[in-house]
Amino acid sequence: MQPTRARILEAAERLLRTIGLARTTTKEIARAAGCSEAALYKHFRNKEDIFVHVLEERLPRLGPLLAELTEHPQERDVVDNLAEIVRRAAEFYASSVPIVAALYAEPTLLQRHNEGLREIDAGPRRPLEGLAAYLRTERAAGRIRPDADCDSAAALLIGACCQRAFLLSTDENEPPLEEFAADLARCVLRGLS
Amino acid sequence: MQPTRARILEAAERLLRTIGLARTTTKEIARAAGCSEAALYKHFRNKEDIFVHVLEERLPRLGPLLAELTEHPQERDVVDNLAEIVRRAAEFYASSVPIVAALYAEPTLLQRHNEGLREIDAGPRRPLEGLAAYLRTERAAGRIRPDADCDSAAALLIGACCQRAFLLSTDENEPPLEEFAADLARCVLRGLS
DNA sequence: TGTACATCAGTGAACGCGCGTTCACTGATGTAC
DNA sequence: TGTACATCAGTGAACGCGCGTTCACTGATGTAC
Repeated sequence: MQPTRARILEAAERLLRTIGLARTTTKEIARAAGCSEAALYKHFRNKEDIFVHVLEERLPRLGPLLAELTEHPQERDVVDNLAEIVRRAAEFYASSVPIVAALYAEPTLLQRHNEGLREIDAGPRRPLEGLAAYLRTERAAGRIRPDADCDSAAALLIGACCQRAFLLSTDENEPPLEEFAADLARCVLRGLS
Repeated sequence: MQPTRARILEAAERLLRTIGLARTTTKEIARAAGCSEAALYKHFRNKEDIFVHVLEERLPRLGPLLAELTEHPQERDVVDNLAEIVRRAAEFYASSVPIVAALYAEPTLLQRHNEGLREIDAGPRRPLEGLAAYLRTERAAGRIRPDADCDSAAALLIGACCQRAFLLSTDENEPPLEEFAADLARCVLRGLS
């Protein structure tokens, strides 16, 4: 059996994903974690503190993944690299959006979360910057056109991943991830005209 | 002075935008609308009913705007049409995202909202479909390449608008709307390679 | 080894507060004759 | 025109409930001598 603190965070995250922030009460967290409500306060200062630690410790990070992915760009085609990045970004947003979006119901918590991210250099612009940086190395290597707009391309690709997370959560039947990633990568490389 | 019902909805919307869904209590709504809490229940069945009507009556619609915008596409260059669409879509998301995102804290309300949208044919995929339809008319008119991937291009452009709304709300210093729209339109038309 | 004490994760029960909602009531306006 | 009654938006005060939090306490484990 996991230690109590870990069980509390795991339970809180699960509840945030299922019944939502508003219905995730201390009573529910304690029940799901298999402990008393009073036990929550042995490990966390208050309820908000539990949420802060769920956000800090249990949400995925995209930045490091992108950095690792773009270490040796020349080993594959640009289109394949892009598709892989899109795939990872889409997974990242699909996992984090349902929890982070709910913070808009509680703006002080949202602000605290964003400040926390900024401190560890992982703000909401991080994925954009990571992808743009990758594109610039490809541009410097002459593998994409010399006047390519790397920042706009990053905004297009990452934006589509972010929105896909919202569409998924309303259970619209989205195209499978593989197809989605390959199509976007091809489209942004070729252009429309 | 506006009738009470309208003042209630206006007050509720303002509170949702400022203090957030979680802190928008009946007491606060009544205070902001200049009436008693009991008066809320003369016009709405319960608190949730107030929110449902804010979502129905006070959120902007993008669909009709897009349809109007793309009625006479041939009057301007494709790049100008696209930039204008991006501009409108970005404004739409900037206005609706802060309110709609908060519904993730209350999944039943989110689901009800999405079902309501679907009934009036205005679901979350609507902007995507509208833009893709526009691109297909341009493709049929030979103004973009015959093998252009219209659905992917729409996902890229609309996605970037959607994500921009999130970045704006954390007060990152985003580029001005005009520049954003023009850059994206150009980038998606030219491509990177 | 035995004993006395300290530490600490965890508990059941209670606390006060703020929430959404309802109650009996008021006063203004409309209507029948 | 005056009078009696109906309607209805709106109110102040109260309601019960569920929430987050705290309380005094327990029992297991560690430690000093």
